[in-house]
Amino acid sequence: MLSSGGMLGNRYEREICSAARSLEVVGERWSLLIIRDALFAGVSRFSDFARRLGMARNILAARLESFVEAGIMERRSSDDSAYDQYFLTDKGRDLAPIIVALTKWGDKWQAPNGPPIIYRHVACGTEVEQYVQCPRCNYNVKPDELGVTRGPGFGSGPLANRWALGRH
Amino acid sequence: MLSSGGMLGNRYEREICSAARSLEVVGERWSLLIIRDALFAGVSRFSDFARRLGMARNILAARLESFVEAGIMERRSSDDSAYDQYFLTDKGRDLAPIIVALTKWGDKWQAPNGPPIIYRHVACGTEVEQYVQCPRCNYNVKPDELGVTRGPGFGSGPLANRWALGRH
DNA sequence: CCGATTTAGTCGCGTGATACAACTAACAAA
DNA sequence: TTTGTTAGTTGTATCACGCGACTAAATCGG
Repeated sequence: MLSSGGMLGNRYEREICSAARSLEVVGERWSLLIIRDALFAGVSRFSDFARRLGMARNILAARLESFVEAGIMERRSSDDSAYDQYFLTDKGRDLAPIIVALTKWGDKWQAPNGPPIIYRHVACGTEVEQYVQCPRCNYNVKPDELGVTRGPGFGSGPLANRWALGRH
Repeated sequence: MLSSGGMLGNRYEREICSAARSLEVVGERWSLLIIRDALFAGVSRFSDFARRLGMARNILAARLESFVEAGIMERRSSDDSAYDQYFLTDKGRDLAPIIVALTKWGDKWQAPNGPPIIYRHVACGTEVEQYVQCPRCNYNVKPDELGVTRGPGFGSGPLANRWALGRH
């Protein structure tokens, strides 16, 4: 039973990749929608999440517990109620660009009637944009202008030669 | 059997949200890692995906088929081989910002030894950044400076009043 | 040309993840 | 005090996934 080779659940143990690390935290079903509601609809209580999302309550309980354990939410008791509430931490709020990126792609490719929800800069009300930028060229990099190299966290284990990339 | 109420599989039918639409296409286990390998490691063949990711071959076959059906990949026969290859379409390549966003979050919060993989502007080799921007203020918007309003695709069905938001 | 290996899957089975309904205990409202 | 709400937990059914075995065609080595 000392497996560690199993590919089950939410882990991607072979992957040397921060995207995989992120998906281990927020890649399961419902996870990013819970965080979306916390970030942009101000939802913080168990039954509000359950009602808005229409999801199973046991699964919601499991997700929220894993979020607290991962440090992207914290469970606090509010002043005016005996019931606890779930609030995003800084680490959790930092997931916003992921939700924006998912939304922008869905708006562009899966929304025939136009965007259902528009993300705006609260200070001025303008619709926001999202870019991958090259700070040197001051240029918005398109998908096929992106490449990869190894970084310091790459290591040198047996899995490290699966990426065919230079060191720049 | 005309259910339509079931919350199973990869659908989020109640959600009026482009992020949910995107997750219906690429939200299942392995999906975004397959696309990452296609985008940044140049993988295009069935067994190469399976080998690199260490995932079950029947699941991989199901994912690739759904990608072709969704229009984010196309299956083509190459000149020099009798085996087909899977290539991303423009729609599929446009998923790059999602992978970059996941990577940046993982780099910041889940990579104690530093980023394992660095995304660069191929033309100059500089590491790219990703921002949510307000084009009016010329300002990089932080997560808690983001708000939402309804867009033209919001509709007015019975689910449309679950968002507490103005029309700007 | 022929045997060995690789490719691109499919099939069947077991297990884990999810959905759903029912139940509970504490709290709140009337 | 009765009624309803909240925040779960538990049990069961179903679905998704992991895994090994199998296959047919293609390719490689000699």
